[in-house]
Amino acid sequence: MDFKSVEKKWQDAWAKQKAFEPKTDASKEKFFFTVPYPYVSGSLHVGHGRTYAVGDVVARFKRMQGFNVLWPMAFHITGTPVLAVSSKIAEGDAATIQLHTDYVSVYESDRKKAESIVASFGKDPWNIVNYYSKKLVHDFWRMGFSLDLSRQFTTGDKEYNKFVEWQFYTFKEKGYLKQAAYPLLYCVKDRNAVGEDDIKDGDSNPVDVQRFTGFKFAFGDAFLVSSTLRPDTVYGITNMFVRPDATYVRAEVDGETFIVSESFSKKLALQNHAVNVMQSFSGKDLLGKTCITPLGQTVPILPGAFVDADHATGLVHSVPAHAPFDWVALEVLKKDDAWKKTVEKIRPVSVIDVDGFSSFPAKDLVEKMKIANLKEKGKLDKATAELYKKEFYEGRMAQNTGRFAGVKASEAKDQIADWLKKEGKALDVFEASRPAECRCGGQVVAAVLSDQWFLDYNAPGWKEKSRAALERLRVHPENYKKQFQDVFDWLDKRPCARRRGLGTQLPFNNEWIIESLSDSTIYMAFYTVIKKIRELGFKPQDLSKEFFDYVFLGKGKKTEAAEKVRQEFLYWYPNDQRHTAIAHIANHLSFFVFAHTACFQEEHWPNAITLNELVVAEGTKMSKSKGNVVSLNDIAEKTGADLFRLYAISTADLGATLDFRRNDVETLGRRLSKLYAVWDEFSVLKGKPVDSPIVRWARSKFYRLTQQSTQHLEAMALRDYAQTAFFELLNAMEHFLSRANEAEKAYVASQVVRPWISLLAPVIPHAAEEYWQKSGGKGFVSHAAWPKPPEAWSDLSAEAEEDFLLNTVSDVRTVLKLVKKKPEKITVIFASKSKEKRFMDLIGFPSPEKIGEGVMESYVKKRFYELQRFKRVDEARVLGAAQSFLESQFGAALVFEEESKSQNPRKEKALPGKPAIFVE
RNA sequence: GCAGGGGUGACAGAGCUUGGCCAAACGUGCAGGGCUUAGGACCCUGUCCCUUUGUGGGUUCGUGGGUUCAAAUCCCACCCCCUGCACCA
Repeated sequence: MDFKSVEKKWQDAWAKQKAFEPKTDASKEKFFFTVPYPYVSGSLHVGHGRTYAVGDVVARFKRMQGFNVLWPMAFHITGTPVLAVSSKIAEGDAATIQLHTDYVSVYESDRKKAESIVASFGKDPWNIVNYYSKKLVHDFWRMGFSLDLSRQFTTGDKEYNKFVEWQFYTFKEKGYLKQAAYPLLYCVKDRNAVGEDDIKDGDSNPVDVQRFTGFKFAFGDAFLVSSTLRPDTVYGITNMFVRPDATYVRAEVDGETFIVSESFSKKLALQNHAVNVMQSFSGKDLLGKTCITPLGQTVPILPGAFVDADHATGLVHSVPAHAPFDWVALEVLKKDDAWKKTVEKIRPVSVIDVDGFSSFPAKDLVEKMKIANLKEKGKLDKATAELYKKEFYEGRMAQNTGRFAGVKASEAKDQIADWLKKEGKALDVFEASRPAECRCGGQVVAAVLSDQWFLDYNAPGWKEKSRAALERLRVHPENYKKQFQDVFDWLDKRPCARRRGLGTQLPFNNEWIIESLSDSTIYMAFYTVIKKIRELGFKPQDLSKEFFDYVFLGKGKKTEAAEKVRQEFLYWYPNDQRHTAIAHIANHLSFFVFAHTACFQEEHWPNAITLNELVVAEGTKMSKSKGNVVSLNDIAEKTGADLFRLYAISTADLGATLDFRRNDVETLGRRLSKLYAVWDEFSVLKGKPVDSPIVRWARSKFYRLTQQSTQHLEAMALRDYAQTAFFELLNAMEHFLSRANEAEKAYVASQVVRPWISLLAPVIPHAAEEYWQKSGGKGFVSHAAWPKPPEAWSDLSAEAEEDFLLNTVSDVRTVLKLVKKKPEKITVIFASKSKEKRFMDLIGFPSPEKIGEGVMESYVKKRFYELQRFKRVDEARVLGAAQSFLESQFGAALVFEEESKSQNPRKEKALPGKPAIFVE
């Protein structure tokens, strides 16, 4: 079968007949299913393929079960990625241009045309959106996904903006939306917040904002501001270090006078402080003077060559007992005649007790690691990190720390910082965790936005409601429900708007764009109404808050048109099942639940979330840098949709990583061809009713496997479904073919072929349509009823008889292997009636321990539980009927005897279900 | 550190929720046989160890303990691995 033309044929037919565009229909039970829309900044890959393939199996199954299934799609464009691609292309960034020329070339054979399309991306980001969104639809359709394409939109559409505005008005009304100061990374050139993508090497060497505590040391009418990550050591300060060759400034900061490094004065101005630099001077000028610690002690100011003036405030206070750098710095100064006298007076103060160290852990480590001077920065960093970790998690505050004595260092750290801040003796200062540069070339620093918008997940009532929603939400695989609960507990304030990017402006503060995870939490509701909104000719400006209030909540003014839209919503909502990757639990899916409880009435909260793991290729994680990303288009082209889908569904459980291996795909492809070969044969056979053991067996097997497949699908055990419906059923039918005569084949084929095709239609829809048509099915199999073979087909004795036959075959093989000779005659001896009776008595015992001693007894004892399912069969009749089949299997004559009449020396071995076998 | 997930045969990966039918599914790989001019494909058989005109025995499911007539499955401790930790789609 040529998969490409067959797949294309049915995709075209589905499209032409709008096969998956449901209408509201009160007589039919609806099933509203969603998978998150893809982000439109490039091409789709196997990961999307897997998630959507899983989704499609669900959608198709439900549809065939008779549900009115709505499974729509749309496009996510919010945020900076699309903008970034556009601006990089505009700037002539070669790598980006190359990447997108490659993507576009997949669809455009004309190189010139591809290049001009990419060039257009640089002119307007919407060109990217418009181009790729069409291609994404194309790629999805090529995979046979039964999507409703008539409800497409992007998150940048005017109508969508109005919808998100409604959502944020609602958040605000409920008090979930707040403004507060917030530290973040910032580019001084762009004058904008930056994310990982905007920073050079931001993905390989991530940067984050570190919060330091700035201690104010009184110095005349000013304050020297030192910075520390360990405010808990405040009691151990012995001196201040400045860098002699660095430039420091006196500056007015919020009405006080600070002395900090020149570079920090600029950063501080970005941290929500009013900074006015008065004068600058050299670090040398401070040396030899004294300052007063936040706790009121007068300490000397010493030279510290190790101090980095470009890091934080550029001033470091010294805690020699607990900081290896400080310890070594003082040791070095002791050898300097200019400072010897001052330094020798300094007594380290121990303020944290920790097991395994002396009073001066810094000294212990410096000696242990043999650190002689400040040049051994690597060792010092290591010692600092080790000590910090040890003290933070295991240390307790010493007796000399006043009311903090005995408190864990990890807790004292924040308590002391809060206390000093409250007393006006300290302040928060922020710094990037490493020196970083923006892609634009500007320096990346820590800044504080004074008016960042947040969603406060701890706002009164919200979490409780959301926990209630989670409680009744079905999660599959089930064990992830726990993870949701934990995420819900942990969620706190989360920024929800940025200063730039595509998307929706905050309606009451239009300098802000609603951030991309925050504008996609309730859009499933938008799918239900957008079609009607367009149909009725609503303009964006008509879609006011009042309008949506009525549509979604039935609140406020009713108009005829709004009522029509509301009816759509009421029919389709809630979202019956949302399926996506496990990685989204901690963000999107949790926000999805929270946003629903905030915006909708309880009956419209979601019903189920299902999840799948990610995809790797040939055992390795896919990434652009490795160049091993398998694109979805490539799969449609080279592998074929049906084969990929079967592979994705049958190879890994939803909770397991799917490894996309070309070799395995090929192997599966050969098995799939075998199925097609059998269908080719079956779909044209017409037969009259025949009754025979193997016909009964085949029907019973078909009945049972169909039933099991259905159960697996209902339980979202998709892999088990594929295993049963594809592998096991095909194996069973192959066995049947090896045992049946022409009349039996024709009869079973005609009975089984269409149910069989429809059973597999959810995974391999194109081939299923093809064979459905070939076998005389009406309409699309996609719309056919789910197969339900008559219960009368179930025939456990027929199955037991065939099992017995196969077990006997296997036993004969064992014997043949042992005797190692070509058999001429095989004698099969059936157990006597009296033996059989005793056997049945034994397996009827209440428990195996009660069974006594003996050959048969120990046999029964050993497999007592297995034998509970033992079904007596007429062994002589079953094997007798299959005599020619068996003889052809073994290439030997077969003789049957009954134990009581047999002279054979091995007759004693005969047991019910296990005839004795003698080979000669 | 906090939170979540996981450690099973050459590989990959079920089973563990509801302990016995588990030497442990399906599949790869490997070996032997058939088919074939040959290779591929296809079919059959085997694939922890020992033993055998038989369906028997032994040792296994990260490590070490425990509960039980019985544990890959339940409990405890330990070791190791992966993921997430917030403005990022």
